[in-house]
Amino acid sequence: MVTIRDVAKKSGVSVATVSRVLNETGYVHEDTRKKVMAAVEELKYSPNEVARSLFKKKSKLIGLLLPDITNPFFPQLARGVEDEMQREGYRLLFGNSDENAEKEMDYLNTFIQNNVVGIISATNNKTKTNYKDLSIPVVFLDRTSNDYPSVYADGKEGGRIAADEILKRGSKRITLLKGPAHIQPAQDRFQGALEVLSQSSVDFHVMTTTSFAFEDAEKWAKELFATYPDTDGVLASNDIVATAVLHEALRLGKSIPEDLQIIGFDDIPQSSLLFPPLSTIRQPAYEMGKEAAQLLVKIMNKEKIEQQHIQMPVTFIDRNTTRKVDTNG
Amino acid sequence: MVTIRDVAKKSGVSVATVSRVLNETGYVHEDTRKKVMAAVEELKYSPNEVARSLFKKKSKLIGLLLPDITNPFFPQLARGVEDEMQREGYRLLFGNSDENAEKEMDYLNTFIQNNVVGIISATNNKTKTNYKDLSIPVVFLDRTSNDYPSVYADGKEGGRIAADEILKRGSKRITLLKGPAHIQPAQDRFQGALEVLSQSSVDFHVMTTTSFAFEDAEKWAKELFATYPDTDGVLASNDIVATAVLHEALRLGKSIPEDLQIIGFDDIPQSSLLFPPLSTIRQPAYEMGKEAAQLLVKIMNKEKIEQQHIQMPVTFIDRNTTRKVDTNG
DNA sequence: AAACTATATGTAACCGTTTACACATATAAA
DNA sequence: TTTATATGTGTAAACGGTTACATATAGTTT
Repeated sequence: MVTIRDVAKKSGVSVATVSRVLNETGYVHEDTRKKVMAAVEELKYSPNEVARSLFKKKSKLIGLLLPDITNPFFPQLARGVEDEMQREGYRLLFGNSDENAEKEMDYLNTFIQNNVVGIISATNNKTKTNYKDLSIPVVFLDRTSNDYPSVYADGKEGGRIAADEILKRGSKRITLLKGPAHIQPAQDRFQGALEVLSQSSVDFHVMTTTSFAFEDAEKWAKELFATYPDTDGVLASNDIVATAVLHEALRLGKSIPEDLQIIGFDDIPQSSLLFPPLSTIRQPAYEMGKEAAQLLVKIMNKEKIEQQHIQMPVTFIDRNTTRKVDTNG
Repeated sequence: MVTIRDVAKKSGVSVATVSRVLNETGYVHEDTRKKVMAAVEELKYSPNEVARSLFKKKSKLIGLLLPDITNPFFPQLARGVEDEMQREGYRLLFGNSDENAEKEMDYLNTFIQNNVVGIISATNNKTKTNYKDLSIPVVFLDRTSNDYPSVYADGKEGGRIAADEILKRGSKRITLLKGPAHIQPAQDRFQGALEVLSQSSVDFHVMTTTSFAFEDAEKWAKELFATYPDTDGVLASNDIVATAVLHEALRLGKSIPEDLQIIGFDDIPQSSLLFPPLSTIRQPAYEMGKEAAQLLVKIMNKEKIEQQHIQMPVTFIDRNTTRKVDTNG
């Protein structure tokens, strides 16, 4: 390994001077700068980030904690974060928490132990873990918080829109799927939809689901049609659940969207590829990741923050699990 | 920040002793061990990995480089790697290369600068980047290599199986999609399929595609049916391309699998959710990630390696874009 | 009793950086 | 000419751990 001392020796100056040219701090004569740079080139020296991090008590690392990268909503988020952080010269320490408090704490600890300078967390686990005594900035992603900066989509509005749209398109016996209780965004969506539905004159049922895994979703889909066979509209808590409902409905021979309308939530990439393509409420996942990264960078740079909480807009994506509505009507 | 010195002071011993109890090295009296542990508890001390890493010249970090986490094949791989590494006490430094040599080198550099102890790389970029003068173990994932340990699926066999199955099911005018030239696994699949097809008595065309992005795939799908309108069987280079072909075929009013059979490659999670569900050649992505992690850990521990190159089996997933074949026939 | 060995602990050097401080020279202001 | 200021560079002390080495005591062998 080639160290700063090797560079110093080769260029005939002290390590302090080498450090100064590398970091562009303090005075250094143009001639020495050139000598040093030449030595750097020749030896292919690049500074040891670990040593740097130890002294400065800060690294170029940021911690990214997701529930599960395997859930199709998260790769987009992650990519948004990564692209932005990469642009800013930061690298990602990455972990999946599975919404498990112990795993979460574990990762948080190792983030700290590795001197990360900031954390982006998209977890929602029930026993709310302690982010309090973290001495570094945290921004929550896909999750609201009063105490911390956060970036999230307007779930409540999304719920309202979904309910509005399905109502506008004529569903009369709606089943509203309520996602896992500890996932705040799922509850927001539910509340928004509930608000609209309860002010309308249509019948509706609420059914609670407790995970977003596709296998579980399939079971609930079966249960849904067993319990409420005359449902003609489903507001799903996310696209995965919507997909399961869609499949089960097709299996039962229902015509979609004629017999049954379905609206999902998230607009994960595969939703447009389903048959029929899924109507859904879109969250701008990539942009959310990017936004979170930008917010964190600003906080780390101690810039003035106008908005601690960034709420991203949500849009209805009108595909084929909902009927067309007469725009003149 | 609480340091080892604070613990030493509180427990009335030297830092060396504290270090010894923490690392369970050297002799330490049971009574002092207890005193130290009590102080550790009380101060909530946990060692600074950066300092440790600096002295030992090795961290508990490993670098994971993927082409693009947003491509649905990779989250599974990543999760397999993560689960296994987490189990072994390693953390992941993560980056997307976009198959771009510069980005790749960039990440590789920062991996090294951060003292990672091993690297798992799933990149395939054309200007083969230099992994030679890396002083730490590398394992390639989803990529073959003579010089480095690697874990990959048997692409050639996969290609053969796909061709066999589509032939067995009666396609007579087959279009074989050849994936990007620099992606070795895609070439292997192509070669395998080509081998079988060229020994058969059916007509076939080869069409070259140059990326795996869905938007591009849609264009090729259109081009495919424009150029070879009577194609009755498509062997796609992966499930994304297969999905695009499927969509275009449906749009053109073809019945699937009656008019056209399609076989994909990878078995990404959404393939089973398409309509009709996609027949494909499955790569065990999660297991591949796991396997790669295990291999890397073994190498890092300098254990005897029986197999430098782990070829994972590939299986035909018989869903609904292929016809049923009479098992008695 | 002398010589070993095992157990237990502390001192200080080291890992590769950054930076406070000291020192030297050149230039400008008095 | 003296004094102040800007420029340029080096020495050495950190940062928070680990570990080689020294030292001390207790128990075992001869």
